[in-house]
Amino acid sequence: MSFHHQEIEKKWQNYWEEKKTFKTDTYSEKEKFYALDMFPYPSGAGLHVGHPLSYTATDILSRMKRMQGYEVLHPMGWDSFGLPAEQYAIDTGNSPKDFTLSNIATFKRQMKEIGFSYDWDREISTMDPKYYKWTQWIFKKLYEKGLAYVDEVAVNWCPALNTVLANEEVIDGKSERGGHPVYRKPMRQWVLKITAYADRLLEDLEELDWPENLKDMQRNWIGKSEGAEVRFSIDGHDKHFDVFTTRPDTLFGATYAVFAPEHPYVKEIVTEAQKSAVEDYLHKVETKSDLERTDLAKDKTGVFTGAYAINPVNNEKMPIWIADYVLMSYGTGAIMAVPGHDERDYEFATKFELPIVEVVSGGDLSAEAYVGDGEHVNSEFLNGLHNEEAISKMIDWLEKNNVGKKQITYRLRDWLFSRQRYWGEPIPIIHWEDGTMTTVPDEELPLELPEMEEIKPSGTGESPLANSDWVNVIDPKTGMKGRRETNTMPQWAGSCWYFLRYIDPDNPDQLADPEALKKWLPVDIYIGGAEHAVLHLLYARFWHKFLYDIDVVPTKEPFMKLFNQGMILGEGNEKMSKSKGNVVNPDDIISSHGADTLRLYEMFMGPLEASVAWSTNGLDGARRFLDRVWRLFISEEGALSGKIIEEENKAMDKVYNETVKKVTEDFETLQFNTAISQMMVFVNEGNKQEKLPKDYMEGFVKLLSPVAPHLAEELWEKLGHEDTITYEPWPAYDETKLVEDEIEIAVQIMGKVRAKIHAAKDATKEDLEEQALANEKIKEQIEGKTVRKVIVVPGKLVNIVAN
RNA sequence: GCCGGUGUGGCGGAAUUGGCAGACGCGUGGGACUCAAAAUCCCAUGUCCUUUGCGGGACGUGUCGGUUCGACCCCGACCACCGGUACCA
Repeated sequence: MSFHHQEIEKKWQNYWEEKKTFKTDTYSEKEKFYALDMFPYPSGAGLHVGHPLSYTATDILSRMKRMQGYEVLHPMGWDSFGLPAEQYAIDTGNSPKDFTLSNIATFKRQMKEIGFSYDWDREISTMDPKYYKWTQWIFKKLYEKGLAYVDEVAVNWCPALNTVLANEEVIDGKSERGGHPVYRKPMRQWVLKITAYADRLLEDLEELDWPENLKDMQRNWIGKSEGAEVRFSIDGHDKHFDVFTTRPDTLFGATYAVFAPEHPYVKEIVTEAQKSAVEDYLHKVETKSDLERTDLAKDKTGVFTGAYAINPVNNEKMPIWIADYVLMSYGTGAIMAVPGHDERDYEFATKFELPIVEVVSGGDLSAEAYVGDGEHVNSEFLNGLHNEEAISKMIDWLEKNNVGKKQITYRLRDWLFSRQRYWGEPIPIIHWEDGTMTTVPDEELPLELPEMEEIKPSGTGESPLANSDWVNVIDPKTGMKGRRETNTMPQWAGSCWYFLRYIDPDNPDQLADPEALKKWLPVDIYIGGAEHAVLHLLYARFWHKFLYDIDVVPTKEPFMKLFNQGMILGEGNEKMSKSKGNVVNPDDIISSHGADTLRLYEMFMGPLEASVAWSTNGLDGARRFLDRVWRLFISEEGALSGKIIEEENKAMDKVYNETVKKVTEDFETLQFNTAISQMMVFVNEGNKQEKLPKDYMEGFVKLLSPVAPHLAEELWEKLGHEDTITYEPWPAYDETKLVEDEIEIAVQIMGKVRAKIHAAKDATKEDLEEQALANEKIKEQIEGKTVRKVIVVPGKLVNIVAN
């Protein structure tokens, strides 16, 4: 007989809900454990089988920690602002709010049906004004501290759609919807000064228990590089420009300079003779999208301005060129070109027949640029030095002569924070008719989104909010007219701090009680997809550091330990997608196999970080295991099995204690697949036994309960308990039961196993050697050979070197 | 191109970090139970060679080489796939 999952699961889900089993006591005396999931965007498609992968992992940890005596915070919420709802509203005329609310209801029902142990009293939603009040409050603080500013930034403007598009909505320079052309257009935008935190974001990565590859991605994104800024004067002009270089040691090899096409000096320095050539080139570059520009990059292009810079180190004249391989957005938008020792400059110089000078020996400049280390030549006071010394000597020289200095540059740019959208947090700013700008006073927060009859693009590039009366304000004191900011915040905003609000979700007076934050931060384990490795995690760290600086949060970093789960692929090893028709719906699995099976299977598929294809056979196997567990405990008649008795059975000692040890350790380190396989080993052994000690069987149910909580609760009840298993103490193991008195020792000859001998667990080296050499098989094998050496690893093996 | 990761049976994956490769699950084959089937239980299952049989042997962790008594594990070179990034001066 097998168990009725539909009945059992409903029963315990109702029990948990009624008794509020998973309610967290914010101010508990117990030690805390904060297990966080990346909250989902509630799409119309409902939960995907990928969601329960990480959610089950954190749920298992949460359930184990509760049993280990921790106060566990394990919350869930909704990243509920977002593009699809707005697009849906534009397409159908329906409200994005109602649409999102109904999606949330579906997600929540599905999560409850999987049996996640969330404290639903802490549910939050980024679109809830009670929540975004504090998102707006944080923005105001950033603004007050000078970290939010307005700038002209080029955006993707699509005239045919009358709107601004996000990068992911632009494909090959055309709009994703309709395939209309998209242009770069500068618009007034809000920007957050994340670059002010670049160094701290980089340095503090060191202390985090995150996967190394993910830290690397953040390091690369921040892209710190050390070098020097060098000042060049322009021949015949009372002007100078700075360049950034990581190789100031090669300054003697700089034979020309290059400006980005957008560099402000270009129009001023260009000579009459070169004017039309330069204008042609600028025009050519302007009409190209970013994508075409990178395509173009395979072949370098550029044009001479006619002007010359003076190399400060040797007063040589260097022609100034314009080329789009120099980016206005990095460094100073101008470079000194050292074709002998930079691949890009080499390629450019070769194409336009500019001089190439060797200043570091070791390469063959007739073939390629040499970027390696070597003795400097043709460099006066640097001659004979290697790169490192030459760099610092040159920086000294630059500083002494007042033409440059040591400089650090980052790849990281400030964060474009405004979206021309309706469905997002309004930015709490008012622009007054006298040209001033103020923030919305705290007592007027939250500044709520107006209900709108119809959401459609304004046509001016502003958000649909510009169509509403909501934008117009009059100062009640002065009568001055003003206009509200029509830009809204990006989806990232709400997710930058949601884990703080879970700690104190209903607080009307502050973001969260500082005492509570002190208890619960940092998050102990945060699991989510690798797609958020850079942006979400970097933005959240930035806000957290800012909140730390203004004394709102007590820790420098939000997430101590982070883990990226893998992806679940379709049965054909392809990404699941509607168009391929290989999407597995969790609802179907819950109904056919049960939530416990779904949880068990997803955890058993492979390591949490791996991407593995869904397998219906594997799913059946998971269910089969749970059935075997059931039959081990429950007789045909539905009563507790007669084999389970209050008596010892020495034959179970080892496997039980091993199982407790391995499951406990593996859960802790997120190796759920091997923990489950150990539980299978226990059940296989149990099936061979006539007597099953009740202690052990209860311990096993506890070990299983985080993975298959419904089944475990049911078995726990059948074992004669009235209360939930949730807070029963986690089993302990007895180290002494793990070792057997007599163990098997492998005997190798030249590293190959030839025989096995039995020996006492603490047999000495000499004993083992003697026993091994006395073995019949071994005697045969070494017959006629000389034993050169015998290596003995006590408790493991004996290796005989003989030839 | 650069950075990071991975590579083990028919499949998903184990292997205490240098010590018996293939745990556990799936699949497959055989058997038991059954009138029969499903379910369940038991046995076998890396490849090749050898033996009537018991058994025995060789090879084997992407490829080639190295270190070591001993290598999936360490070192060097290469190949393939996955992720990130894109002229970052």
